[in-house]
Amino acid sequence: MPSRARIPKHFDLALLFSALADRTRLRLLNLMQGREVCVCYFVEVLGQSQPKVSRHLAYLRRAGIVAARREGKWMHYRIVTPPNEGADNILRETLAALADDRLMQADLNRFRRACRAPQKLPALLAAPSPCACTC
Amino acid sequence: MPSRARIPKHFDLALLFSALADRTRLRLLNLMQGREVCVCYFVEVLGQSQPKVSRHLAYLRRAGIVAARREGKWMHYRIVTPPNEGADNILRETLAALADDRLMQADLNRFRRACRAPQKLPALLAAPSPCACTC
DNA sequence: TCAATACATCTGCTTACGCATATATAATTG
DNA sequence: CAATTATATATGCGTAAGCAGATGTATTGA
Repeated sequence: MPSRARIPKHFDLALLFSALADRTRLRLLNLMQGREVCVCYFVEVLGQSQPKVSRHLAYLRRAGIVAARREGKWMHYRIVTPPNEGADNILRETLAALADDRLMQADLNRFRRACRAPQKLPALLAAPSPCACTC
Repeated sequence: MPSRARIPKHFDLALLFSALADRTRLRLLNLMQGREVCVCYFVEVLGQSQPKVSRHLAYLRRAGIVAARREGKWMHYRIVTPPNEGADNILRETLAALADDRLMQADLNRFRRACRAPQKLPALLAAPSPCACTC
């Protein structure tokens, strides 16, 4: 990973908004609110294909909104704070708005259910402690 | 296909972000902060073609972010408040972030200069009181 | 080896742009 | 006053670029 020097004063807001301008990516971000989430859980909760989820996560990562951490076979994603204050505020308001959305709340319910009973979902059987989640 | 009985407060955040995910549109929005602006001023200040500016304004209008008012031959655009509280907060933070951007500040300087001396810009000679601006 | 994830590639769709033209209003002219 | 012209803005159209979806394959680690 190239030690990306921190973006100085200029932050491409249009790029940030491009990253946010997709319902799937908003759902991913919503699930990451306050916790780190494993890709396999995204796939399970959203019911989307793994490549699709992976590409959207890569998109968010390129936009500097999320970061990834490897743990063996699994990749865990989490939200990171943008270096730019304005972008940080926008992201914070966005996450707050998502929390008010019914569909997003439904996603969270499915996520919590999966966390509580991973043994019911074959794809999650081997995953490490479901996630570093607080569910 | 959830036939959800009522989602009155639902607002398509992805659509809002799509509208914001373009540098030209962000520049247009920035110029409209606190005032109504005539299309001819956008063209002059941004140095972009009139059809291009017009299209981006139409995009913002379809997204419910701006509204237009006709005054004779001229069209004035202004920012409107989204009906959704979350969207409103996001838009507010976005405008605040734009105000901190150097390029955006340069645009505003050019705009104020044009407002003070429209006689120097042929395209603005006949325009109605430059704009309902406070420059 | 297997399994989770990343990546390459193809197709279809959406969008932005430039160019030309259409529309709407105002001003001018006969 | 009707008709023409001029001006400001909007829109159709063709092209190019980029993203989404699907599928197959490569890489990585237990």
